[in-house]
Amino acid sequence: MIMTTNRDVTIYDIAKVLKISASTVSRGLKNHPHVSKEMKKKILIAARKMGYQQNKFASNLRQKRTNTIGVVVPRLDSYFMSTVISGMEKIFNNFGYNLIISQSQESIKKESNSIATLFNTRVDGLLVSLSYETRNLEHLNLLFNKGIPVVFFDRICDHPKCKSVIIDNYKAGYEITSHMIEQGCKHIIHIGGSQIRNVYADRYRGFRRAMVDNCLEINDKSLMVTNLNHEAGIESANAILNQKERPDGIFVANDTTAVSMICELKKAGIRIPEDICVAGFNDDPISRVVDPNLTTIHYPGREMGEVAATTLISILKGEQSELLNSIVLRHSLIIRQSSLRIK
Amino acid sequence: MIMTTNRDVTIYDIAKVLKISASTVSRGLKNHPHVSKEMKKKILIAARKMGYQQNKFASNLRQKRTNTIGVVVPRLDSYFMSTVISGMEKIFNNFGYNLIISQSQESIKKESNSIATLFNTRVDGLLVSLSYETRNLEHLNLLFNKGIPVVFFDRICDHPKCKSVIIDNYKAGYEITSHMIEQGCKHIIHIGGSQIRNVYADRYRGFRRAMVDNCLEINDKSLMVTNLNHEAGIESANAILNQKERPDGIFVANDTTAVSMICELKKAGIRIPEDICVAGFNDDPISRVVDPNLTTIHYPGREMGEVAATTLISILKGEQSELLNSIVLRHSLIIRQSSLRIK
DNA sequence: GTGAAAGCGCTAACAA
DNA sequence: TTGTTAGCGCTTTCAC
Repeated sequence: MIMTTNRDVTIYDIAKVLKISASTVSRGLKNHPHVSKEMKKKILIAARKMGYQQNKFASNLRQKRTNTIGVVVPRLDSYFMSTVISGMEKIFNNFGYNLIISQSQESIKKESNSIATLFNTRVDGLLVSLSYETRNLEHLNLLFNKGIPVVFFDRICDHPKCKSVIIDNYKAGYEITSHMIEQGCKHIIHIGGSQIRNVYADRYRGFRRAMVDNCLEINDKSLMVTNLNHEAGIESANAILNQKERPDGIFVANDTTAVSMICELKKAGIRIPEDICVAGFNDDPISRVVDPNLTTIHYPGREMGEVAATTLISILKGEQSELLNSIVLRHSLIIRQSSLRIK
Repeated sequence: MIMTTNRDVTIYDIAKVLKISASTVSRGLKNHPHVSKEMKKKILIAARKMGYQQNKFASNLRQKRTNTIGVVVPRLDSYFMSTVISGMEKIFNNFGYNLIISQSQESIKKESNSIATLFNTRVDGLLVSLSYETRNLEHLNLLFNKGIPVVFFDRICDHPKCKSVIIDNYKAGYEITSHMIEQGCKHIIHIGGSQIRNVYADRYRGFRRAMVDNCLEINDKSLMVTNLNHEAGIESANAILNQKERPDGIFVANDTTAVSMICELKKAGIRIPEDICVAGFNDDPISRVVDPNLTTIHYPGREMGEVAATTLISILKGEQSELLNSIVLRHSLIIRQSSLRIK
């Protein structure tokens, strides 16, 4: 085994060996058209033999770009987000970009920090899904001012300089609520997330609209805002169990919470869907496993990641229209046992 | 709003404004002891006011380090891996490191590519969980030769230069199999993953040993090697249904596959655990939702990520003992309905 | 305590 | 087609 703990091989070393200039080596290595074929071959061979590795800092310093993309997400540890990231990684990797990932943990403070750090790292572009707490985009100004492109996905915020990749949460909320109404539900409530965020506000709006369109009552108890985790499902279930007038339908804004809610309700002897219909959102694998299987909205995580990545790349290449504002992916209503009363 | 679309502010700009030298600015910014307090304050204020952002490339180029860590994992889109990454990100973020993540998609070729790319990016260290196909560590030689530390987690490979973070898969496999035997299973089979990988080979070894210790028969049909995804569960279930002599216990090397297998077996009228006991591995959330709840091994993903990250950081700081070889985290057997015959 | 100057490795404008 | 040269922004040694 060769120990090369010493100094890195540079283009100057190669140039010296080949008795040519460093610039020719640089050009040869990048397959520049102004270098003769034989010379290129010589350079490539020498580089390989000498164990040359390009120094990206020097290169980045010169070129003022990094081939690095920053990603800021609320949390990494959900099924949805991991499929999104997986999709992004695949695309960026194909295009020679590196991905730097950070989590806001649903906090605006951490989100600001992450974005500032990524900015300092001189990322070429940014993909962002906003935290629960984020109310405005001031913390993105440093990117906007520098003209660094930002693409939002899923949890977005309208901004003239940004493009977004989303699904139609309003429509999805409308569809799933309508479905529950068709199944005979008259008193449906919605377990939602932070109403600052488009995804949760839109799902709720869709729910409300469906209720109103069907002349069903909604009041201040129709919406429970939670943080949509496992515990929230248990707590909401217990809150509902303690109500005098229990709902006959519950539309939950994600599957995790819907599932833990179903488990808790079942423990208390509630029959799903006979006593209460339940629907979730996301089509996590868990929705196909819970008994009864959970009615939900299929939510294309991997595609969303791929589309967001592709969009950012085309912006970086200058191929993207200024007019494009948002890309809406198709969702679908997945009807399963948890809401099916009419067989 | 100030438009600073132009040139970045450098320490020279600050120096000019303050009528001092760039070196003093550099020192002041880093809180170097040889700079007077008043001067430091002046520099800091000017830097903030002028919107100075350190150029990391220039800095890295000078210092020959990046504050960046590379992570290579087989896939990102599993619950386990996303919790691992989440744990790592948290630790590295606290210590001012960036994370660059890439997926090998279980392929040795992609793994080699990813590692080479990360090497070129001059990562300070690497965290790796090996692909299904990886048989040796030749593709890591370029890192070893340069003295760049590598820490393996979960899917490891023994190497004198590397440290590992794992659980005792052998023991876990032994425990879960023993439990099933206690519950009266006599004819248990194991659905495993690539036997090249420690995690799967060790779980199988544990299984075999438990069988042998209890004088139960094992043969070439006792192990089915699959890729442990959702489909594999369905296929294995059908394979088992077609057997003349069906097992009375199935130990599956992960929860995803165990769960899809349970669903498929149930469809065919098999009662779990009365006809067949099933156990999984990982303690994914899904294991608590499937009916019957899945017996499994709790597998500390987040902690594994945190410990691996902490280990790498201490190596980078030179605080880590050469003698440390591997860190074994505690697992636990979670007994649930899917294997419980004796109530 | 502060400044001058060199150089990290690479690229690109310009010259030849 | 190849070479020369300047400089990206920062750190650090040495001198004062």
